[in-house]
Amino acid sequence: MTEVTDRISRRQVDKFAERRAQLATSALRTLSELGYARTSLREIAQNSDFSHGVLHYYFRDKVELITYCVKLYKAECVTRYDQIVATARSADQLRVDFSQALATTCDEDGSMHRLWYDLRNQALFERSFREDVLEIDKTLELMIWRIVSTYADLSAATITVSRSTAYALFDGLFQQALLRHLSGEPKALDDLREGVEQTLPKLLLP
Amino acid sequence: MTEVTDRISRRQVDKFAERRAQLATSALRTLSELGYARTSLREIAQNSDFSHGVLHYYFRDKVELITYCVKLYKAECVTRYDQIVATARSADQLRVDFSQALATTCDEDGSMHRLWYDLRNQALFERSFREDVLEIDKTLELMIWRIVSTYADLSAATITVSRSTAYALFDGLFQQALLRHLSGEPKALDDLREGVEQTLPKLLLP
DNA sequence: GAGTTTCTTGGACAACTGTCAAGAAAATCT
DNA sequence: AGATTTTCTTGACAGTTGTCCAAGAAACTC
Repeated sequence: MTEVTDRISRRQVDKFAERRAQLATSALRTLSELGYARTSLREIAQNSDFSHGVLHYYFRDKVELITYCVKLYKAECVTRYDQIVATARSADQLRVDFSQALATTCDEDGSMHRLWYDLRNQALFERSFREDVLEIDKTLELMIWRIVSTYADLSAATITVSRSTAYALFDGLFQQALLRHLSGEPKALDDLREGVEQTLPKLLLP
Repeated sequence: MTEVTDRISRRQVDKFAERRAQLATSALRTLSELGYARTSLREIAQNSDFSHGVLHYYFRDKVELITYCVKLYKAECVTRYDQIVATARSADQLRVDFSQALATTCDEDGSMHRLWYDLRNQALFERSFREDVLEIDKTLELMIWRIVSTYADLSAATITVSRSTAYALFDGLFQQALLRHLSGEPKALDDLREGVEQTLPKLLLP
């Protein structure tokens, strides 16, 4: 709230924010590779085009950097699944598209998501992360809820679980698949698809 | 001669193993308090009755210590829920007991479980943790499966999801409840109970 | 009780951490 | 152009980390 925001309020807000985002992107890359526990500011700087000192020019401390990274990650994650909702024509198609999208995400963006789980876990220990983590979690919960609601509409049925329960169920499926997939289990993605496709109809009134 | 030396060596082995367990228990206490990222060997030793140097007498390095702790934790966690299965008289009773047990665990042993999730997450980054984590995960999966199977038997119905899916669903519910409960959300435990009681019947054939 | 093995301590080490400040470099302004 | 502000580098700091080791304490054997 002191020097950093002062610099922001001066003039080249865009450039400042742009560099922040650039540094945060490098940080995200490094974080997703090494995890929270083993990522240092020097390691982050080394994987960027700048020296380690510059991080404290754009971020007050390590916590602010990590928090900013988490929020940047959120922006990437939010609008990803809404296209599935938009293009769904039938309940079955939505069901298959959704399970396929989760499997693809697990496969292609696995290391970004293990970072998300890592940071969410840090929130279990460090209070300073909780607010942002809960906010992102809520965003993901709403995203899942849009899927489930649309599925219920297309099925002309009513939902029998709460928003948070629906999110927790699919999150559990995804997290387990991620661990198994990263561990090299070949069936991990197939099991994820099958689990999702089996679970989704069960959330509706029979 | 062989009997004597056997007895001696066995006694030494027992004592050695006993101290290992003792140190690991201290380590678990510290780990569950601080989390993997912020727990150092000196911190562990300080919360025990020994100096920091002794840890390298009983454990080769930090990884072996953590791995041993994880396995010790597993031993505590395995047989906890089997009593519910043993004493269940009706499907409804099992359902309520199970959801209540999860809520109680979340409330009373929350910090031990956040450590479990922390270590499981480390396995997403560090290969050396994976084998043990997957082994513990399998044990928990079987525990959940015993609950679900018994519930199906008492309901005289068949299960419609796989073992791993059933585990993933309840694990997701528990993990979300843990985050919310530690964040001070009053409804977290109630929502957990409700979510579990709603989910369990859905796993059976309608 | 002497001798041997087992256990424990506390200190030393090198590497690493987040943080900061002084100044070089670059960009901007007058 | 020079002056001034913004950006970035470099090196230093104090603290912490995992690891190792010599030396002493304790337990045990004979």
